[in-house]
Amino acid sequence: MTDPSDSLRRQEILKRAARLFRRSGFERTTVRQIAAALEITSGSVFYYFESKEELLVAIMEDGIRDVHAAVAEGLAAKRGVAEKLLAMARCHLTALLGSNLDSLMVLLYEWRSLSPAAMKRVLASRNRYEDLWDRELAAAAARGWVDSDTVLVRQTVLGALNWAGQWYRAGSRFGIDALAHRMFAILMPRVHEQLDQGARSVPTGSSLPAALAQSGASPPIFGIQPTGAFSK
Amino acid sequence: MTDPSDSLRRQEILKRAARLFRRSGFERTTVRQIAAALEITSGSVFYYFESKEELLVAIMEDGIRDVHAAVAEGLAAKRGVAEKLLAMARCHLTALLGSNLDSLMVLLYEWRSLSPAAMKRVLASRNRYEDLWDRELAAAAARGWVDSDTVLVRQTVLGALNWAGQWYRAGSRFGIDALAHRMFAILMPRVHEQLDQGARSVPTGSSLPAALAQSGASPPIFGIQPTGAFSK
DNA sequence: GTCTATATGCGGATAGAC
DNA sequence: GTCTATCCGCATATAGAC
Repeated sequence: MTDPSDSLRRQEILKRAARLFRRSGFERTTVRQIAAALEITSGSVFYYFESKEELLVAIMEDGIRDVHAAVAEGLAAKRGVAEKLLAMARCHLTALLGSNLDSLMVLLYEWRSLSPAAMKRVLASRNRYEDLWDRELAAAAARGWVDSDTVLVRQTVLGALNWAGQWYRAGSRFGIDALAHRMFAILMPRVHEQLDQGARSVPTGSSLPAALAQSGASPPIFGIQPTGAFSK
Repeated sequence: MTDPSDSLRRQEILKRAARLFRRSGFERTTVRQIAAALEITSGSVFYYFESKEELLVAIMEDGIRDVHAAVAEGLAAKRGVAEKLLAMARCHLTALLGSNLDSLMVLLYEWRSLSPAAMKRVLASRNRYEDLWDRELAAAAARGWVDSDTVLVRQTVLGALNWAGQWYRAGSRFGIDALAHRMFAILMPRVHEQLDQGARSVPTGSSLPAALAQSGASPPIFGIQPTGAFSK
């Protein structure tokens, strides 16, 4: 097999695979299902990817590259530490909950299916991404705006943000930017106070309970979804 | 098959299955592996459980029952709203990170493998548990101690707590109680201020970075673990 | 490039001996 | 209760026609 890395078909396969992997998990999803969703046969999938695992690795590497790029860009566009941290939270959440939701959720929850070699590569990318956060959080801690245990702060903040992937659903009248701002105010109130007046006001949007009542769903503490993909 | 629900052997199987499900995922784990870990054969497992899925359901129901009981107990032992919320966070984290870590992680991350009927039962239990939180958070919101969007607060707080299951490892010199207190102070600072002096001081324990440096691990933003269970 | 057909192995579950 | 042996279906991956 050649490696037409940017073939259009290859991208279609990746996108569809990511959606199915998120819905049903890597193991439960079969190559036949991915192929059927694109109205091709499983043999064709193996023309583009040597193995099912290569699909998973490609999805994860795309995902982590996208979130890193988005956050680095948001970071570069701001000056102050507080503004930078807000931008990072907003960009992280946008990357996670936006058009890359499938890939990012696969990255977050399917890493056990990686081979050791692939795991090593993804870990290296992850560590580079964490460094972005640690640098800004250290600056905030030096000013007394967050707990001095910056690793704990990073885990707490990003844990809460990542968890949003479990319950946030697009189309709610509560937009991602408004959500990011509001979570930021909850998670780093002292940093939030440092923002200048204009930036501090929370973007408008109906309250979350109203938006969710509209959609009829109840956001979970545990990851269980009322309308998940079932086994059969 | 009879249903010796509280047979000792049955408990052993559940415990071992939970460990393997957490490490490798429900799908990757085979009944033969579970049996081999207990030095029995797969046929014996099917004497205690009708199917592999029944194993999963039992693990999850045990898990959610345990965390609910722990939090309800912590709640009942306290008077003030602030004290109740701190106790809830501590009990939730203790249930998650303590001896039930395997079961709770399976509950959090393997729900896609549930059949619709089983999902319905687990969802009902989950909703009852969420009610415990919503009641106390509403009381805190009424006093202006947390954002008025109590659903968002619940998702944020419990997301951060649940995420700790991804990175916290027992044996760190940073105990669970100290961790709970510190995360509580980060996540609900206004509530934390309401605690009386004695309760407000954070329990001692070396800082998290030190404890982690000791263990040589770096806590992840994404769930990927340096020392996870690999495919083979 | 996409297809059909198939090799190959594995996993859940069952039957029945002990 | 635990075992051995086995059925059955399915999934990854390959070979080779078109």
